[in-house]
Amino acid sequence: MQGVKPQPAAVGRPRSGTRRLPAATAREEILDAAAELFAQRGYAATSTRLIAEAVGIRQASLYYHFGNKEQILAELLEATVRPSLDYAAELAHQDTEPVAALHALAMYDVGVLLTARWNVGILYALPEVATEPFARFRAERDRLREAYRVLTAAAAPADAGGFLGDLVFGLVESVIGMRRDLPVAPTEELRRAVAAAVLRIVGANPAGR
Amino acid sequence: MQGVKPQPAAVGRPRSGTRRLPAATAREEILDAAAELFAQRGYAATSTRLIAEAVGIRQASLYYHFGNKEQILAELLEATVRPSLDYAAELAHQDTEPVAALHALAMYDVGVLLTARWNVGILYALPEVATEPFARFRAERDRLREAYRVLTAAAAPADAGGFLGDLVFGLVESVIGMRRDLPVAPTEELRRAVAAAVLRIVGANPAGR
DNA sequence: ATTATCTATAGATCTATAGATAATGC
DNA sequence: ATTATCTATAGATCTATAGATAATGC
Repeated sequence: MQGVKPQPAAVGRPRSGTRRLPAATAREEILDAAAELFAQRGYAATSTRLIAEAVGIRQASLYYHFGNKEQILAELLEATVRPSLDYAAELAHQDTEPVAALHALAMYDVGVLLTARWNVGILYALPEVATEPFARFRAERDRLREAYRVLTAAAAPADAGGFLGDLVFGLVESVIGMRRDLPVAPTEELRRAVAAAVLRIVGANPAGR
Repeated sequence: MQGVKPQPAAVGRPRSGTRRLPAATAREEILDAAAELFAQRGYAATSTRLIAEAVGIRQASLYYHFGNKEQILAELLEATVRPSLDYAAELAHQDTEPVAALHALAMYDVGVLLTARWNVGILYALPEVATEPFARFRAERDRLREAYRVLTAAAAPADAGGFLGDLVFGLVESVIGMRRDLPVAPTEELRRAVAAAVLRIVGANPAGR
């Protein structure tokens, strides 16, 4: 009886399969299974039956927790971008010095992207995300991009075409592809490498280096 | 009769619709329609019926030109990565000085990605590309990545974790996302901005600057 | 005869809804 | 009574194959 998470009382008809994540709610289990499958196989290529099988329930039972398949992806997307967006807001509120803030945001963002249980950043690039049900996510990601732009503009001595902020944003998110394509990326070194590259791109002399 | 491309004689049963690209072969028309739709809506979400409609033929007629849907995507992917791969081979063969070669390759690669008729670079990130029918494309893209690594290693005075080549590759390919998310990217300025950022990332002093 | 299309369709999905059922809670 | 599942299924796809047909080529 020690160390074991208290099982929530099993209200409702029992499942056909065994639980995917015994300590989690059904909702969390569905999101976890969907994250794995969407990131691996894509949204359109992942059927609701496949998600349900991974959870250990029947396909129709998904609809007790989510109105449709799109809602599952929308929730995953929003949950993934929000921590970095919140962190950017915090930095702005603290009035941190631009170069330091840019470095900190890159470190944080890369850390989130690399250590998430599944490589959910891949979902950002799914073509389906351009459609209406994901407008809210796109707006939040746009706000994060804007935070990178503002910090970059404040930190960079010069910016030829005005692309520097977007290039920094692109460099940070490129770790998503590295995590997918490269066998094992050691998180800590990669975080540092990206943050250092960001500072070199903006051409700012990092204070203590 | 002047300036008009000679229409190929219309062998075979006539089409139900009008031609998409009157000057092209049926194969090219199919590839063009598929590129547009795959990049916009994804591979799994694009039905063969939709491609056929865009071409102006019936769904089953696609199978006269391609064995299956996967072959269409495979051909698009390979045709997109090959020019940059060839250019990298040319640079290596010419024994161009590393910093200049890296700059030239980035300029070329970004140009290809930004000026292709459709934003086919998006297809690289489709989850379906991880499956077997696209192994050849993945191998070719890996060779391009390797070219960036080799040039970066030769050009960079220092490379902490050994990630610099991959970061450069990621930065170059990040223009794919910019082309999708940002309204109108002026190609020439963006090419220059990326190539300049690449040189700053590797920390090499560009000769004439 | 050859070519490039067409029509028709088999067989396999896939999403979402309707309504039944097997638990716990009170 | 409430909750969380289950079974069953409607209706809409979707891919790929079989065989017919309408052109040109010889």
